[in-house]
Amino acid sequence: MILLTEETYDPSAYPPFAVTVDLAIFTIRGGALSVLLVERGEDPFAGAWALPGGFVEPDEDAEQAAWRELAEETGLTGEGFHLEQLATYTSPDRDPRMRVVSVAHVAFAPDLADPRAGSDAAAARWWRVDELSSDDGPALAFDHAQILEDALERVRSKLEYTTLAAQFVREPFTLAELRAVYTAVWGMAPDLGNFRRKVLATDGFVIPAGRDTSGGNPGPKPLLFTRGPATAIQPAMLRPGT
Amino acid sequence: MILLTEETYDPSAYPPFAVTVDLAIFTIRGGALSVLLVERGEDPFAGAWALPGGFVEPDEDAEQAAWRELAEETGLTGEGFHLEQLATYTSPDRDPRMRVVSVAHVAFAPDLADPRAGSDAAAARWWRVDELSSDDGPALAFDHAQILEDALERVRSKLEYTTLAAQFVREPFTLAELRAVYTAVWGMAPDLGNFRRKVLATDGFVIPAGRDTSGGNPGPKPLLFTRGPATAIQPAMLRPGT
DNA sequence: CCGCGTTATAGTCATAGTGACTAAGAAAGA
DNA sequence: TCTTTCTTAGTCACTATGACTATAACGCGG
Repeated sequence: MILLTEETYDPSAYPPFAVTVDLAIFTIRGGALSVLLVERGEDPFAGAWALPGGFVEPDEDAEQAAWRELAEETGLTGEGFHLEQLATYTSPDRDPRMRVVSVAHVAFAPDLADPRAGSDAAAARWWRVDELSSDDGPALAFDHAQILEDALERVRSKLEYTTLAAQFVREPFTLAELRAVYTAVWGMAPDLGNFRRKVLATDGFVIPAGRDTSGGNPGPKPLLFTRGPATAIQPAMLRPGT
Repeated sequence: MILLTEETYDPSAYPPFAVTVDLAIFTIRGGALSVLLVERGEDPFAGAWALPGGFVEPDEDAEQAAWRELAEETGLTGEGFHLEQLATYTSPDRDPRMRVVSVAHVAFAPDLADPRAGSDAAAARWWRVDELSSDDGPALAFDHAQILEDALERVRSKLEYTTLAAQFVREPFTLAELRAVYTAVWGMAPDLGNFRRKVLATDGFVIPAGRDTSGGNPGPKPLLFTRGPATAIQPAMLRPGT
């Protein structure tokens, strides 16, 4: 048995890696779950679309780098975002130029505006997630198709057992708006009555905040809510058909 | 808005990082959940205990490195192990010598033997997880206390909604042995009758494999089982008292 | 070889949570 | 005013759960 640990060696004697963060930034636009992608202007993968990301700087950790990139890409401060680490992708040939490991993150936020065009040739836009696997969907650079697939599954399952759906709506919100988040992310609508019952029965999921007065729709004025302190849904709210 | 992506820059122009894997290897010994630690012989943290780990080599990904380290540390091939990525730890000052990011993994296996002493001065031994936070528990090197805490929570929650507990017992096993896994990991015993009902009602969790004939205990000969193809427990089996 | 403690297995029963519905009422617009 | 749309408030059968009780097999000590 070999009992050497990493630190038995001199770390600087080892081949250098570049470390980056990549972000799958999700929002809901026009009732559809969407993700921000940037078009690559240079090889490798020129013309393909990639998750926004960048290098981890010498004096920051990966989460700080992710927050920095998030602010740079969306033009928004971290307020209202949820950000979490997803997984780390380390295949030796994932970047043809050199060894790059990427610490992927997932971020959610309420409906965000269109990104402004950058100063370089690259474009950035929101893609509906149901476009990603279609024929006229974007070609994805590096292993970003895999990262995106993992990120989507993370978001979908997190809605089941956490209150993160409320991060996708602006406060105050109605239960119909919250339900629309589930519908967009899961691709199917939870039953109306059962959804209300579950959300209202989960202590601290939502907090009553008066009643909408603005009108605009037919039907009664809906109750308004803000996000509550609860983070977990117990027992979980399952996707229909499981 | 800045739309540069990681690949807009030259990766080799960036400061080098070392990339390692660290492993929290769990097993159950004497009815107690235990984790393998190695004692450090050199600074930094000489005399402290650390998770086994090592560098990711130029031609392998982190998972391959983790399997390699796992085999080196336990002397066993990967057969029967469950291994999964936990999270990546990237604090700039987590290693005082240089910038090292660690892709932490969690591994489970049935009761493993004592590690043999290595050729260097370092020792390796199993620690019961309930010793880790006690006064005469080990001092932990680097940020390994944090990694271990996250790994423990991962194991505990994975027992709730996956069939991974069966990875901790040798086949064939009895339901009492499987229940002992839950008891060890959660620190409390699930109700006997309800546990049986739940396991047997979960399609594909366990597969009947005859009846024990060896005896040794009082009471009837228990039924034997092997691991089934199911990976998820739906709905989850919750820890008592939630 | 008898009885006792231990252990495996098989129930019971009240309650909570869910899926699938139905019903009533409020507002907007024709 | 009438119709459509939408929020709110149920109902009911069924499933899953927590907390028990009951029965039977086996080893062992006397």
